Amino acid sequence: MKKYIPVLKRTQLFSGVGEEEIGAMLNCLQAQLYTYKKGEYVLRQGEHLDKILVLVGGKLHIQRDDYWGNRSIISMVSVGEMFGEAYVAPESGTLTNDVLAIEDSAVIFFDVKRIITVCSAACRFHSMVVQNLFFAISEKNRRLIQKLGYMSKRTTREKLLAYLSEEAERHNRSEFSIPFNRQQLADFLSVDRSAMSNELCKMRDEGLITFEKNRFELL
Amino acid sequence: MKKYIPVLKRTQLFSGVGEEEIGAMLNCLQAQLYTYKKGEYVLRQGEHLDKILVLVGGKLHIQRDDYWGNRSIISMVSVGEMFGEAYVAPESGTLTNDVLAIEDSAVIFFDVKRIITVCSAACRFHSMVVQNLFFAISEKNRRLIQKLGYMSKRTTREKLLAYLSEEAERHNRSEFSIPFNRQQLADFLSVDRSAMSNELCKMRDEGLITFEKNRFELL
DNA sequence: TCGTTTCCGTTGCAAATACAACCGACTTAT
DNA sequence: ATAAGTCGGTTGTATTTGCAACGGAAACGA
Repeated sequence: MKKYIPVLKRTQLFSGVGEEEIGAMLNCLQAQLYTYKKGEYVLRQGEHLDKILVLVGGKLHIQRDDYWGNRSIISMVSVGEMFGEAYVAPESGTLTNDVLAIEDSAVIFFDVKRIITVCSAACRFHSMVVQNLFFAISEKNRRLIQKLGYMSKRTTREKLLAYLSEEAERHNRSEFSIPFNRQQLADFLSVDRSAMSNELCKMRDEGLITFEKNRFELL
Repeated sequence: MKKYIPVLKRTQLFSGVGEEEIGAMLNCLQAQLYTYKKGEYVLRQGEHLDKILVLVGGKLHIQRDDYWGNRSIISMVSVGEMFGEAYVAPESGTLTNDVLAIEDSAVIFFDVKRIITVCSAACRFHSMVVQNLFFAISEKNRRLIQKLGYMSKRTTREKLLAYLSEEAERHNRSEFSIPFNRQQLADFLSVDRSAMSNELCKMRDEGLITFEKNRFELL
């Protein structure tokens, strides 16, 4: 476990905590290390989860098979990322996704109750971890709400306007760059790339926006 | 403030905490009560928020005006509900929504840092509140991810199948009731009601599902 | 410099969608 | 009992979308 402390130090969860403190905390938090061969499952649909997980080596897929057996890949987990934190509430029921190691991987499990039940003065940085965890989930929450705001629009044009409008606001100016190319933006908004490209050009011709590459301006 | 303690007792945040303890905690958490007349703003776009809010009287709308001035109502807040918890992370920037009182309303503000920085033994139930808050956000997170899963499907049929499939799984059987009528389900999935109704019937005719009112069965 | 790849705009077409309108079955209020 | 309202299914049409395919511009590497 110790060899992963440098990895943990760079994670959001342990941001601001030194390597020595992390080492001490691993005991206090009853962290458990598990390793998986490529192709093995880290978590399975139907299991119950009350741990928060951090990937410290390898790569994972979060995927789902529906009632009729159609598989879809929800997201990828890379080293240093935290996952499982959305499923630890007692009322959240069992997992609806599989988590699969697509490379040989190493995962550290943290007991949630241990984290949020602050212990004695023994680990001074514990409250920092509580804050990190809390802010991380809060921020994730905000991003999800924001994205739902775009996606709940019916047409491609409305989705684009919702997204671009918020980006402009976030940058505090009507001209800004976005972190996507066309295909990525289309995937993000769950629309077809060519249809979206088409719509962008129409909006430009109508004088709503201008753009060049990933740089946009609202008029 | 004291007169709202019975309301707070029934909230998710203070679940499991007695009225006396809540009273004691209000000081410890530096809770602040604000009241608003109908039509007044509780929060405005562009403000920064580092408090968690609980509505203890009245009714609020969370709404947004985009770059071109088009207003849309994101959601409604009813008495006892908590809001703002998605915006308190330091990196979350300023609010992109307005919060408007649509009735005369009362809101209690709680300082986040005060909540998650557990104080001395003075308030024994503090850690219970931390847990409640944590699980509430975690659960909200899960719901958002789940909904995004439905909404990211391209066609009405796929959205329906994704939703129904997960409901069946959640109930652990292929027959189950849903908490929506047709219009509500359409709104939830962001599709047109009549188109959805049409698609449901097609799916029934194709032998994928059967249903009656809000009771469905997957075949 | 040439070939390859990536990115993005464009087009045509089939499929899916939103929207409006209408109908019948049921429920609720008066 | 009648009227009004709600709910869900159906239909027709104009619009929007996804999809496949193509082509030009730019970036890249050999």
